Amino acid sequence: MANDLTSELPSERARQILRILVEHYIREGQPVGSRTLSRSAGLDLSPATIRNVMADLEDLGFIVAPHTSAGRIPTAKGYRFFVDTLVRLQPMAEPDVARLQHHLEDRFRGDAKAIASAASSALSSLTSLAGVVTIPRQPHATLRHIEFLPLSGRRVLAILVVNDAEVQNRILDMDRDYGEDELRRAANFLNEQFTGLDLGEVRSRLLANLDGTREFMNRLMLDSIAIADPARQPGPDSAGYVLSGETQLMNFQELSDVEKIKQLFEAFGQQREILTLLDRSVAAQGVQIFIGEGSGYRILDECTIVAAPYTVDDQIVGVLGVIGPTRMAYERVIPIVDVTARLVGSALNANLNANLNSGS
Amino acid sequence: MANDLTSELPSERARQILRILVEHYIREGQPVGSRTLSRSAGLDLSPATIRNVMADLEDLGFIVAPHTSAGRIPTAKGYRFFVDTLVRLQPMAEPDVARLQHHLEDRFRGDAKAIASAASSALSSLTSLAGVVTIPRQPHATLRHIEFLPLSGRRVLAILVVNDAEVQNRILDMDRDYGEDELRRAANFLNEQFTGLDLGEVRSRLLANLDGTREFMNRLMLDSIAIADPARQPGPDSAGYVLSGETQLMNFQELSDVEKIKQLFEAFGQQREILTLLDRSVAAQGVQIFIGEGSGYRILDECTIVAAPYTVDDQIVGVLGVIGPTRMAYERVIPIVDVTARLVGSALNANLNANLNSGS
DNA sequence: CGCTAGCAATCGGCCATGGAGAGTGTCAAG
DNA sequence: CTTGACACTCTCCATGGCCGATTGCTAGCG
Repeated sequence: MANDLTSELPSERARQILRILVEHYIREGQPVGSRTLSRSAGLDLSPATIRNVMADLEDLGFIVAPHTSAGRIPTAKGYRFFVDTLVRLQPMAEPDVARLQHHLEDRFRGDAKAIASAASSALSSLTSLAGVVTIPRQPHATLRHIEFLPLSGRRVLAILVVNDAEVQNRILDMDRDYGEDELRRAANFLNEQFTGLDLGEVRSRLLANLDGTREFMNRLMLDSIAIADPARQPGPDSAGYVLSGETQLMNFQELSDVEKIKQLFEAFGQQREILTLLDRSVAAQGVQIFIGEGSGYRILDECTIVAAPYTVDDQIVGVLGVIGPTRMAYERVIPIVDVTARLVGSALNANLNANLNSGS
Repeated sequence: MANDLTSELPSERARQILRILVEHYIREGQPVGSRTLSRSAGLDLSPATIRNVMADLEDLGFIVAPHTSAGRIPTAKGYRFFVDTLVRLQPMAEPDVARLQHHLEDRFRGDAKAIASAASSALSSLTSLAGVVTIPRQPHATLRHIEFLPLSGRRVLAILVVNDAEVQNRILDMDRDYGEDELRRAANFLNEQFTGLDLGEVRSRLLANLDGTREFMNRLMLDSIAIADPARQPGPDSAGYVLSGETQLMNFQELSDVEKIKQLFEAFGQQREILTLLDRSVAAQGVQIFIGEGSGYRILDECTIVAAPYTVDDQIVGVLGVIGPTRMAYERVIPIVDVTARLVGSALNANLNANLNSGS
């Protein structure tokens, strides 16, 4: 009894023809006919034979003919099968890897957002597609320093330094006036008691000590700690991800319709749909590929997202990848996304360790 | 002797015809013929007469015919004349003004960038064009608080609070190691001596005291003060302006070519050209209008920028406006930009005063 | 002298036509 | 199972005719 794969794709020959067809279509962008395939290297079959095989492939839903007298093009299912079992990946050239690594490590000077934009633009320029990188969330944010400054009208400016060099600040609306002394005492208390601890730890200790500490300061302290909570999104301006090279997408014929481009860009602006899509790739290790209609969003019907999570300390802290037309050079793109995810992870890791050393 | 204007446009009638033609073209987007104009309200002339006048207007370079059997459309010069002397501005409705004002004031909570994005998206939604607002530079940045934290490898994290609630931070590479005590002393020195002073003032005093203070700290202090220097651009991520509603531009027929859209968006990404263009409007008070070819950048040949500077304390701190196709509803857009500039200025002013009160 | 009606001329947009080219499916022969 | 041959289908493109819109010009009118 043959397994499911062979029952779906009867012959090795059919697989080979499908692979060559997809590769050809990705390169040329034109429907591929039987004659073209028969001339292709590796096959020694007449066009008529190939036509028979193509008819089978069409019955199985891997390819379609746009109209009677055109060649065939892959369907979403065809692409899916191609990237899952047929594609022959082309590893990145070693010098390119090294250059990318240096580029990322140079950019990273304490600010997690900086490395995200560096990675995003690197992805874009390497693939000629749009690059997207989510801002890494801090797996364990440790309190480094805290400071309160009074403002007018019961407002307090809280400045929080976490993980050595990440500065966050927010204005807190308080329920009563706080004097400068009070604020200084609160900051001193937090700095003396909690420097070097995880923020979650700080919060739970604050909650536990609710009676022990001066209760009236608790709201202030808890609010200020919450600023750097990885769960809540950072401010509305610094959004969930960094996008680069969107304009590259306008180079593709399949997206040359202004209306499509517009919807795509509006989706980029909304961010929501892209983020939920990227979230799906957090679940799985390694490179994930979302092809067109599978995404669930109409705007992305003709697009593919190649994404991979990146990790610090074996913990996933973000996702990066590229967005492009379904017809993209998968054999080049997949390794690029893969390598970039590893390099971003190790760059973040290196920095984390540097900080730990300095902290001691 | 008649003045230049009448010598250029002999008759009142010709002016009226030009105005109606431009208004009609802006409304409909189609070349306007003599027959259409003769039916238009306010004119009681036969098409033949109008044809004569139109021939004169064409000789003067205000209008052109795309081809023999089409009507006429305004040239850049025609638009120029229209907005300078013919347009009948349509003031914003009072309720809209009030709504805009509240919107802006609500958004402003110490962060100058927040009001810029609020104004930008408001401009975009009011005009259905792309809105652009430069980040206000601080006319007089006063030092509120400063803090140094040591990092690994001779690096120091400097945190600077200016103007009450504006937090800036940067990592400084130093030429030797600094101990935690040294850094604390430096921060204390700056906070005690210079809080409340203008940053420029701080710098000059530091330079003057170069012998008096511990010289070896000077580099650190000067560098940290320079962080908030309005002259240098803020970090590469937070760019010079906030752009909103770019996708609105894709709705216009004259920009329906993907290649044009792409170049336009790339120009937005580069920022440089847009910024130099906006800078020109800093010179003059009030609303400035850059029409197409006058801009000097080919990408903007078919675009118009309507811009106005906004002020705090009678000093220009930024520019805002909209970008759209040359064929835009000037009579509505110009008042909107004008009012928004005033409201942004007064919102910033209100906040400034609130801070001054709290500072005392 | 300015305005107007009429007229011929011009040009883009639209549509039907028709041929070339590319590719398919099928069928019978090897 | 493969292959060559053949009829068929469909897109693409160039052609050409027609319609409608608009113009410039000229002669006539007030």
